Amino acid sequence: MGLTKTEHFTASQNEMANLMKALAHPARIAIVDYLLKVNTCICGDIVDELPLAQPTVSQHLKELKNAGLIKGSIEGNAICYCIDETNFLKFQNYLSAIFGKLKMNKMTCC
Amino acid sequence: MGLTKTEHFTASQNEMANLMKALAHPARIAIVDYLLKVNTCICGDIVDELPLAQPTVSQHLKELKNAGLIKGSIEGNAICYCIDETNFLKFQNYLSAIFGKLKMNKMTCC
DNA sequence: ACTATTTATCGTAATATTGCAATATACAAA
DNA sequence: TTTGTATATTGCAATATTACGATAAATAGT
Repeated sequence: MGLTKTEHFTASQNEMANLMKALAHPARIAIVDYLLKVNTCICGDIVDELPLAQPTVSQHLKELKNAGLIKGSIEGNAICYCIDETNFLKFQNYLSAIFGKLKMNKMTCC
Repeated sequence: MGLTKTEHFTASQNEMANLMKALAHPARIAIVDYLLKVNTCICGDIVDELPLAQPTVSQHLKELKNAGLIKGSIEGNAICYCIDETNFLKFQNYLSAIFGKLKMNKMTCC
């Protein structure tokens, strides 16, 4: 079918899955890596950096932006992208919760 | 095309993307949630817990197992699944690296 | 206005993912 | 051995994702 039954899951389960999906592609991980590396915000350099055509990169950037993991601001006729810290914190919180529970469950696992 | 160009990205970028992909579905997040909640290892109860047919759940479990996020041990004619902490640590390390860099880049963003 | 540059969108082909019925496999109990 | 229970696999239909050429839109510089 290919159609995820989102309505059967909780809002936070769907939200987390969507955040994961946004990073579930090496090109998007590479974009995040690059944005972290160059420190200051860069735009079309990402296209030069990646082994993908410009429309493909544009599409990946759109997905990251929709997920709230990066943000872009208009700078002349270029667009400057950078990491959006806020939503990365949701990953952090999710993992913290997991490790908190794992610590409790210690040695009751099969 | 639908064919990811994995060969153009680094091993760690591909590894991270694959881990993300394993959790990029609400059903698989729900499975992890459930395994964390029940504390002790459970097997086919997951099928009862999720709003999905048994073959579908089996498929999701397989993907989580392939990603190394859960492990299953045979218990009579049932199979007992539980969280595999090791690979969750890779998420943790990835995020720690990101937040480390974000801290450095503070206020140089656009 | 014209041209170049930068980014987004459209359209489309190829491949991947999701979900489930049907079926297979594996073990336990009688 | 037969029957029941638990899980995996197969096969397939529906939908989603990935990639990119062609093109559009928006701005800068001349």
